[in-house]
Amino acid sequence: MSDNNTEEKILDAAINVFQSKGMDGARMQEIADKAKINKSMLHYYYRSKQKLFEAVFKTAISIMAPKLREIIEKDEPLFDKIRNFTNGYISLISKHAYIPTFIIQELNRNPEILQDTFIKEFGNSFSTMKTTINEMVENGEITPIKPEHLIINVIAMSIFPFVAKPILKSVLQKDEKEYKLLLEERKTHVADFIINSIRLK
Amino acid sequence: MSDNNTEEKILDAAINVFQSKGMDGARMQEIADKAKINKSMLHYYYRSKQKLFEAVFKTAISIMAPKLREIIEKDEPLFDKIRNFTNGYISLISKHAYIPTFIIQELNRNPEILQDTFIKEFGNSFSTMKTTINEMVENGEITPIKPEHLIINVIAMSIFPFVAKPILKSVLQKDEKEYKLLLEERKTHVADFIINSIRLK
DNA sequence: ACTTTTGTCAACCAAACGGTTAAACAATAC
DNA sequence: GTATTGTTTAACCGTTTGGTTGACAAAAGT
Repeated sequence: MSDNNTEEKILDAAINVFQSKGMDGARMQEIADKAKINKSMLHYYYRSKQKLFEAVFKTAISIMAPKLREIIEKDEPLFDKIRNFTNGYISLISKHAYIPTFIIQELNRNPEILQDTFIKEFGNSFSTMKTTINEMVENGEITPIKPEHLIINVIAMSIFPFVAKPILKSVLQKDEKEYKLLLEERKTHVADFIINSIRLK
Repeated sequence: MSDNNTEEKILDAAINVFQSKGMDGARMQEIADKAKINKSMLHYYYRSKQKLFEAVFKTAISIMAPKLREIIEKDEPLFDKIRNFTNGYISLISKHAYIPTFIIQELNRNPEILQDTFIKEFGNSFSTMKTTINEMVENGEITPIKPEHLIINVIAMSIFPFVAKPILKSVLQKDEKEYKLLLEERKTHVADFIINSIRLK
């Protein structure tokens, strides 16, 4: 995975184990084995399981958050923004399939973790977007909708198929290949579906 | 919680602990404490942690699945079906807030668990719905859409707000009360949003 | 009446866990 | 060439974990 830098090898292995098994299911020994180093090294570089977990969690956030903010803050028409979000985010998550479930799982286990981080990360990004949407509604450019619901809908339709993959695969009776194709289609479908709902015809 | 029937008290406590902490995070001692019985009783009635977990998992499925099938299989117009689903399912989940995250978490941990169960539970329910939607598209009653995407969209917008509650609360800057209100609104909003997208105007 | 079955509990157990230690080893500085 | 510093390892430690045991009592069966 990486070179012979021990600290990096540890973090790589920890990302692997923590993101697939969660804080409670992860074992320090397994991380050490995957990194091919002595278990003591984990504590030498990261002091405790909790600290190592926090490092992993932060990398997960740092992968997901910038793109989210970039898309939200970029000054472009709402419909373009929606298209960029669904396309960009579904692409990003496809490369990091474990992250959404990992973040959701750990945030449900301990909701306080990132309360502050998230608010200061997205606080006013959301406010400006909220007023934009409200203005468009008032100007009669889109159908009346609460900004909150529109945002939830966009995020839900983009991310949920990754989080609920095992269930949806069963319900829809798709194999791995077919399901991947479905996700690929959603990069454009989700935006089309949303815009079709809110635009005036 | 329940009467003095030990086996029931155990299951109640196990549901409580497993659904909030997951298989890995749950402790047999905590379940025993919550049930106010000796830890040995857990093994006397359920043999092992794994078996007890499976009992809990099955109750979770048995709460969620019947309503899902009922709505899918009921013979009524598609738009009514969508309205019944979003309204009925969001109401149901509101009463069992931990279940969706629990099922998703555990199914990601071990995707094989319910592969068969789900297919035989929803297999042909989905097939008939699929043909219904395709027919409506062909008859020009709704906008062209793949049944798979429509179904994913309905489920995603209904369930995701429960699964991602901590994140969405932060991003949208809502307190508990405001978020509950948002969920309440979604009982009708989600159906309106979907129907607005697929109906011809 | 007494024997068997079922239910309950405190005490116990081996294994696995996160974490520590002390000494060996390697790299750089003096 | 030796002291110093940072890095790595095997062995170890205390605690927690899921699970077991054996004693005992309350029913149930005969």
